[in-house]
Amino acid sequence: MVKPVVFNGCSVGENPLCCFDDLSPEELQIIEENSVEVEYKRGEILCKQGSFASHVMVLKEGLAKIYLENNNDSLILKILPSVNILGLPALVEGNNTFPYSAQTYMPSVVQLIEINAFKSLINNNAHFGYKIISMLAENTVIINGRFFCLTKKQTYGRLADVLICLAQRIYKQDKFPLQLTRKDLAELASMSVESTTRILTKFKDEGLIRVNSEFIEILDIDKLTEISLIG
Amino acid sequence: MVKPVVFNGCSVGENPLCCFDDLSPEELQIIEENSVEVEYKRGEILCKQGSFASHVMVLKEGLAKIYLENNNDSLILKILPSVNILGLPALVEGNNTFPYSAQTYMPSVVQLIEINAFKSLINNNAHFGYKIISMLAENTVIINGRFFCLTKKQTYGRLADVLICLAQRIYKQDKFPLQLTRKDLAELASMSVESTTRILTKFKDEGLIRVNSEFIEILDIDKLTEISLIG
DNA sequence: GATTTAAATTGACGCAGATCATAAAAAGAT
DNA sequence: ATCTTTTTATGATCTGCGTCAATTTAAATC
Repeated sequence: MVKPVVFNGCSVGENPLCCFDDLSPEELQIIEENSVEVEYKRGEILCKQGSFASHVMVLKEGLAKIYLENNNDSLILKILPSVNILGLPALVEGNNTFPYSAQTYMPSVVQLIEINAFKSLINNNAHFGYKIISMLAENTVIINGRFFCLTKKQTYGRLADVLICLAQRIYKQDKFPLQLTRKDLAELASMSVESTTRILTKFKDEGLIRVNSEFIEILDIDKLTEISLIG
Repeated sequence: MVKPVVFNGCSVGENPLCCFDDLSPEELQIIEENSVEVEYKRGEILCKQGSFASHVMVLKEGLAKIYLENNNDSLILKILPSVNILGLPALVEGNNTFPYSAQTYMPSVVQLIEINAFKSLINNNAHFGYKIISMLAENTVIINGRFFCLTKKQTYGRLADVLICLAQRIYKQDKFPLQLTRKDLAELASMSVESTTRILTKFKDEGLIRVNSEFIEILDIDKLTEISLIG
C-alpha cells in the first residue's frame, strides 16, 4: 500500500521522543545531573531567537509554538506538543544561539539539559548521534511540509490544515478544547484574524465543524481533508 | 559587533563542505570504495521525491535546485551550488526515501555515496556524526530563512533576494551569466513569470541592475538590499 | 452588577499579484 | 535563409485576501 506524500501544514511529527531510549544508566545519569525542570505559564517565552543557547529543552508537559521573528512579523515553524525536544538547531558548530523563539500556549513543564553535557553525549555515543540526526532530518521534512502548505495553499486549505492538525496530532480527538484564540489560529494558518473568523463561520454553516467558545468539533473530516488537499 | 538575523530568501549556506575533513585515511578509503561519480546534463533529475534513497550525494560541480513537488505545483527549498551535500534528510531511521527532488540547472558532476557505508560511518565515528548534525542544523536554519522570506515578503523583496543571492552566494560577483530563465527566476522567487519580467524591467529602469540576454549585473546593491529588507 | 478591556464578528473597500491574451524577440530545427 | 517553437515582454482583467471601520460578544476588573 503506497502512502502518497501529503503536505499538510501540520508541523507535528508522529513519532514519540525516543532518542534517550537506548542510553546506558550512566549516560542517563549524566543527563539527570545536568538537567533542571522548570514550569512555565501560558504565554511565557521558552527561548528567544538570537540569544545564547546554554541548554537543549524537552517539553515534558504542555504545548508551545516555535517561531521566527523579524521586525514585528513572526512565522510559526511548528507547533510543539509534549513530549518533544526543542533547541536542537542550536547545536551548530561554532554558533550557540537559538535560531528561533519558542513560547507556551498553556502551562508547561520543560526540562533544560545543559548543552555541553548533551554535546559530549553526542560526541561519545555515535548511536545517540544517529538518533539525533534522525530527529533533525525528520523535523526538516515536517517543517518543509508546512513550508509548502503556507506558500502554495490558500486560506481555506491552510485553516482546514490547522483544524485537522489540532484534532489528529495535538488533541487526538475530534472534539477538542479551544485553548487557542482566533489570533493564535490565524497565526498558525498565516492569515488575518478576520479571514479566520469568516472561514470558521463558513465551515460551521456548511456543517463541517461545530464551534463554540469552549470547543471545536470536527464533523466532516472527509470534506475538510478535501479542502486541505485542493488548497 | 552584533550581526542581526536577516532572513533573505537566499537558501545557500556560507560554509564550505567540511564533514569529510577529519576522517582517517581508512574512512576516506571506505567512502571512495562506496562511491561512484556521475555526470548530469542541464535539467536532469538527481533524485526524485519519494523514491528509494540508496545513496547520499555530493554535488562536485554545477548547480542544482532542491524542491518539493505536489500535483503540478513545486516549491524550491534551496538552490545548491557546488561543493555541497544533498540527500541527508533521507537518513531518517526506518525511512529511506528522498523527501524532496533535485534537478540540475547546468551540467553537473555528482558523487554518489552508498547510503549504508555513510550510515556506518556515522555509527562508528561520533565526531563525524556531530559534523552531520551540525550540517543538518545549519541547513534547517537556512531553509527556515527562505520560508520566512517567501511567506512574509512580497514580490519585489523576494526577487531582490534572488538576485542578491545569485550575485553573492552563487556566482560571487556582481556581474554574472544568466543561465537561468525567467521561469527559473520566477520559481525561485515563488511568483509568476510575468511578474518577474515586470519587476526586472522596473529594476532596470531604476538603474538597480543591468540585464541582457547573457548576463545580469547588479548596479545598486544598497537599494536592492533595502528592497529586500522592507519586503 | 456595573464598567472597562479584550476578543470575535461582519461589512465595505482596496490592492498586490495571478491569470489571460497578444505581440515581439530569441533560439532551434529543417 | 525559412519555419517552428520557446522565451520574453506588456497591457487588460480578475480575485483572494488584507486592511479599515463599526458592532457585538465575552472576559476581566472593580
